[in-house]
Amino acid sequence: MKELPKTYEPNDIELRLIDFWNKNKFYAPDNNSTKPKYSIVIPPPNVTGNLTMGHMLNNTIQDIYARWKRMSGFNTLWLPGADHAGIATQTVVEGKLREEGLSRYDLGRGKFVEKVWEWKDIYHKNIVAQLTRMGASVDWQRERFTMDEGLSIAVRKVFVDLYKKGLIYKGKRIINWDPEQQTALSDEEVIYQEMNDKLYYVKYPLLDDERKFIIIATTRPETMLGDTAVAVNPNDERYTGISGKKVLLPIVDKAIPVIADEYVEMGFGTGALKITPAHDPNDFMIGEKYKLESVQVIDHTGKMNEHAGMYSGIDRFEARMKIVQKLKELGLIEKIEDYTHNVGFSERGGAQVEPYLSDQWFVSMKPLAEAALNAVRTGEIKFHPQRWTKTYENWMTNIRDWCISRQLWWGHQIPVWYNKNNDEIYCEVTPPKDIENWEQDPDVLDTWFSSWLWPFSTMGWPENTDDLKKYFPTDFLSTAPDIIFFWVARMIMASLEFTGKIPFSDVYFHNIVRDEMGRKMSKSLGNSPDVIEVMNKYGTDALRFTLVYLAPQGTDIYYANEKCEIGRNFANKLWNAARFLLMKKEQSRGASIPFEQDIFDKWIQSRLQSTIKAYLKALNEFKINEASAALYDFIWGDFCDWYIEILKIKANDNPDSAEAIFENAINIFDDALKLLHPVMPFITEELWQGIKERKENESISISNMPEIQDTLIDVNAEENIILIQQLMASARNMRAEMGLSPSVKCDITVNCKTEKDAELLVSTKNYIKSLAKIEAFEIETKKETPSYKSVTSVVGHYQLYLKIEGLIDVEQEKTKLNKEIERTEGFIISITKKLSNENFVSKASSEVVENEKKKLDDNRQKLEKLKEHYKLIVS
RNA sequence: GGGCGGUUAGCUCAGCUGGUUCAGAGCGCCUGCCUUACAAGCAGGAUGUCGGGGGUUCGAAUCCCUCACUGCCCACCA
Repeated sequence: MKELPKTYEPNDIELRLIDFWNKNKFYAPDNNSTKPKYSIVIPPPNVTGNLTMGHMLNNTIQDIYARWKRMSGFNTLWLPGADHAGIATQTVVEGKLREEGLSRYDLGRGKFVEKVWEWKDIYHKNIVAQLTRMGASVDWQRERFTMDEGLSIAVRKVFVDLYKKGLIYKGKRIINWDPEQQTALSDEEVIYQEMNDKLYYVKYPLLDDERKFIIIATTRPETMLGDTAVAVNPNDERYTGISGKKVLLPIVDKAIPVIADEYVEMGFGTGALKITPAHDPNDFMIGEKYKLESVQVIDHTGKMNEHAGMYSGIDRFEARMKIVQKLKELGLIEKIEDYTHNVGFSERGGAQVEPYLSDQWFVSMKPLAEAALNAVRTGEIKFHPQRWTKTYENWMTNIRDWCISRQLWWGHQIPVWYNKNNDEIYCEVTPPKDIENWEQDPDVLDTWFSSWLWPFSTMGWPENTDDLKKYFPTDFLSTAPDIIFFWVARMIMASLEFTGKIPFSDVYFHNIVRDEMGRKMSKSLGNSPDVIEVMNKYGTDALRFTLVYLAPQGTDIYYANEKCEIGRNFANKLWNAARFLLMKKEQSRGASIPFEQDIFDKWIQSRLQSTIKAYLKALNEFKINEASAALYDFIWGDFCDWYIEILKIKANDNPDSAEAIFENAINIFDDALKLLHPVMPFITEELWQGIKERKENESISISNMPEIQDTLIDVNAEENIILIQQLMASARNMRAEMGLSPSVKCDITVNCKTEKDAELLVSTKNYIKSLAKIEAFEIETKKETPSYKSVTSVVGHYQLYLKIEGLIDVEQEKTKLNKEIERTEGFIISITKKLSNENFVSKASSEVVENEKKKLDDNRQKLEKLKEHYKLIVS
């Protein structure tokens, strides 16, 4: 048995236990086990990342489920890992190089990638340390990284497969281009932000009459150098007869056609639209339709290119200013208006995204989407909270092709080789044999193209491994809602396509953690507290408990460090309760004559069972805050506040049974610790080791979760104890109102309605006397008021009288009684009304009606007693 | 423009498969306590027309409609 120090020091405990758990490999599942399996998909964090509060919450949730299931008889796999985070990692490493005055081109592709691997190792250690520190019960032996050999084979296999099915294609499209990172991005990697900009009205002279103009409104005058048409709506009377004519593109001095297409919104700007197929997705569409030429004027670095004439080599935003200046000089600016619109930025790099015409690889998503949509619609995969299914459906039914090629070096290079001598294309998992005749596509794949295989690639797919057979499909995914499209939807599509199975059955979308100003906590904003610091200050258990306690399903959490006091205080409470029980047991060693179970013992057992029930229900419904609240209320509200206080008295009254009494309490506490262990793994392990003798390699984390024992549920005891608690609260309240010092004992008489009511009090008399500091405690069934001067209150079938020495403040007492009388009268009136309402009596269930009648009866009696007492005081 | 949430005590939020265990918890506040673990504690207390309006119902914080404010996601008409 371990000694429990007087004060609770979480840090020492945590470091020691991490070591203990690791050494014993408690969290490696057993492949030979016949127990049912439970497997969890971890959202692999970016290797570059520090854990944010969001990760902390997510990993805590996963750990709760892992530990809970493990203790409930499941062979549990929680497989950790990280993803290579293509853009993010490459950006970081390039930044480091820049500090040394180097660029990736100075190193060359091979050396650069080597360098990234070095950095990856450093970051990776950090992630492992953080996950370990927060107590994640993952199986480190199975750790995976998206660029591991096995996972890379899976990526190539999937690419080749889709390519051969015709679902991967290469094409010239307008994509989102990041001019800083110089790579294509998928639609999901672009974030739109509202910007205050200008809307420029530019005059385009008609070719056959240069005194006449078409005025065009644009936010991006620099792209006009690439205009190849002007479009108007055919129904627009302002432009009747103008379609088919030509206008002279200013500055470039090129004749371009005016076309008519219904796509043009008549209400916007001037109703005339410039068409720049190379720099706008919609213009591109129109360009295709009318077979217009595409003129690219901005290059891959965001600078104007050779087609921009005198502006060539100038940055796009600078060129805008210069072109506007030039147009002004030419008298071709009609006006400039302020204009607010949404502009896209790179999710990772932050650069303003350029719609850019380029050759990229795409996945046709429509064919993959249908099965994935059905899996969720039929409930085979369940989302929690459920409303996310709607978001999912919306996206899936409007899904667009996925641009998967990235012009980066860090990532899975596309498994496509081009023959140097002819047009032949080779696409296989392994490189061509005569490699010297081939050149591999230089692009790498979007990181999500490896992440979407995560649930099965980490288990060894495409090999049909034992792990895959045993643990796939998985059971549970907990993730942030903001990656539902990036990741969740794509995993479902990939899994169904390549394994024919769903990847997981339950998806929990956890809360977004925000700071107190309501901003999402993120690395880029730097507003997430350092989780390690918080753990050091409050304890990991405190942080874990606080997060889930504050996290009702489907809401956001407004987090501030001080809130961790909830968890810390709770941990402290636990610690002291354990210490106290142990101390008392030690003190009373040998006094182990069996004791009689009284109503309080039955009550606490029953409360424990109700708590287990509520806890399991909550976890099964993914209401983690309710699960943790159930434990908090039981341990603090029932066990510590009431049961331990009762035990003190009981042990005093039964000195020969004292050890047995505390032994019994420790057994209950033992169960409570097990229930709490998934949420607060460290302190529960430490106390569990401390309260009883354990074997060397015994751990609460692999012990058995208590099961519900229906025979121990005692509704009657629970109801009666509530009454006694109310009665005591009422007695204490009267004491306080009368200004009695807590050290002074008082006399109380209780009038009971029935003999049965009286029996309850008689059986618990000692406890009540002691806890409410009562000297003379009379329990009567007579209807008379006591002979002494008193104040009174009514609880259920009990009327309490507190004896008053000396004078009472008659006026104050009258006011109080009057208030209570009025309230009771009002209540009686409302029930009477209800009961005399024929509709109520006939339509409400008989149970409800009976209940109301009983209430009416009770309150009439109460009123009578109150009035009686009032008379007494006044006289 | 389309979709999804939120609005309950000073603050952060539970409750929302309709009926005094429905008006709650924690923090904060007030009063009194170092009472045989815990002052990170104990006992007691105050505080709310459950966003506004309308409806369904015998009965609504809970269901429906509507308005207001607020947050998020998707689309991106230059």
